[in-house]
Amino acid sequence: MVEDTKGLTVRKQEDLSEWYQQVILKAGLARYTAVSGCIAYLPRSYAIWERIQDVFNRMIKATGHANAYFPLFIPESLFQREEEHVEGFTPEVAWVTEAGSQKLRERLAVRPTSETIIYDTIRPMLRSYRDLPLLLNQWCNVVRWEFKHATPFLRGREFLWQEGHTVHATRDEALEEVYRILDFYQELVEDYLAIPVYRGRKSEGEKFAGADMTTTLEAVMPNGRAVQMATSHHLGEHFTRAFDVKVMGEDGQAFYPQSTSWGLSTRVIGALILTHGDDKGLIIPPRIAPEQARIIPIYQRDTRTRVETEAERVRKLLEEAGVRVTVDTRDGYTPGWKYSQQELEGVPLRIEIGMRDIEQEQVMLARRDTGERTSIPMKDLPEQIPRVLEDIQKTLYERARAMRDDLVKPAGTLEDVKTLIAEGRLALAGFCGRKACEEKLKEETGVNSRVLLEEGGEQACIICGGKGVTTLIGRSY
RNA sequence: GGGGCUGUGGUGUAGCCUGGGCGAGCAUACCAGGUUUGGGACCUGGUGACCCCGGUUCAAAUCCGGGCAGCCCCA
Repeated sequence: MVEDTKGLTVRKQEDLSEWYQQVILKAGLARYTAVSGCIAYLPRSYAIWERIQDVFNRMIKATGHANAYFPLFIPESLFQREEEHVEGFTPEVAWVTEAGSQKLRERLAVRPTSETIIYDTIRPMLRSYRDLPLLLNQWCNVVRWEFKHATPFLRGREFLWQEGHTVHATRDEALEEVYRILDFYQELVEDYLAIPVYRGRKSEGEKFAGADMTTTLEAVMPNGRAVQMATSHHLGEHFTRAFDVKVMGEDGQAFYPQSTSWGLSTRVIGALILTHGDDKGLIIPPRIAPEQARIIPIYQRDTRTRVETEAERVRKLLEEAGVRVTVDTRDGYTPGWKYSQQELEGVPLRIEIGMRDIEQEQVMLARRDTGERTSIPMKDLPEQIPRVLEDIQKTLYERARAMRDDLVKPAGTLEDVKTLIAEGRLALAGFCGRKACEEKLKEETGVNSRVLLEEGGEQACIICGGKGVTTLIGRSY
């Protein structure tokens, strides 16, 4: 263990940001580095990211998408091709201006997102409608330099993500893609990460720079701040026009195809920590947990071999049942120590095996979500453990849902919104999504709209009184 | 964009206000040995730190300036 594993010294409810920092360091998720705003993703968080990659890759590959990789650097001339895009991203772009002792002829942007380099590169690949759709995804890092306060995972200068880029013959197909991916994201976030989200679209002021429309999933953290979990954009013809990606149609007429882009980043790991953790540390939902169960052998000197053999037997048994399980074989740590560490690290299930259990052909089971400990017969393990894991998954989601519902309340007027914000909550209120109203909202309340709900009913805008829909409004990360 | 707080071994801290006894204390971690193991055991020995640069001074962890880094609050 690199980091001191002693327990947390604050309660989650008392000081969330101190708690968050301690969990990240003590559970070995990440470390601060010599570069301000850039963290090191250590194995205990990177393994979660790899699980996310597995799940998402399976979804997109099943629907015809393929992974690829484009350069980290983007020549300035390309980067500036799409007007809204440049305007939106320029303030936070890091530039490479020299190589060795030579000044570069043209500055290179370190990608904040890859639309520009991708469209420029794929142009020759798309000649005819027969080349469509093009369905690409890449897993990479991106850099966005401008921010005031870095928060590990949630906000930093460099982060990991996937960015999907697709090109379609028609607007309907592109929109279908936008929502197909949004569905995948929702499944990943709600069913795997056990974090409930609000689904809908971004206002004009908050949408992606260069998009016709941005769809989003927004989660709510215990301190009343929203986190954007994933976005899926309809880019219309913005980029195909800007990069002159033109294809021949069935009718012999050349046209600019429609495109989409969509992304989900390592910030979801931050949301996972904040949503599920408790005073003992992290709790990782079983479906996304790299390690779902940890066996802790309890022995005296003379029974060590016996107990360890049994622990290994149980491990294999569970592995065959599809459980991601490990054994804590370290000697010189007492069982109590190992329990605490397992709890800090958020492994959802602990299995204790000692002589007492072996004699009775059972094991002790401890749930990380409820703290509940029960003994179950050895022979029932392959069937019981997966069931308990699913139950933990469900409990975590329900708990998160209850927390969110407690933090988000309906508001009928601008005054109601102000009151809720002052209480550290978020509001659901009618909003039209226009830029002028967003500015007024920001001015009056200090916060922005997060998402215009897809299934929110029509509701008059609390600013202009015009046509609007139910919208999540509040602070965000 | 504005304001505040903080920086001491791997980690958490004492010391700083009021400069000298600080040759930097404590706890924990780490290493070696012994002992122990059903909720963070114990004994012995050992390794290990004043964020960086400059200034004031006979003397700086301590005071001043700048930088870097982290945290908090407000817009």
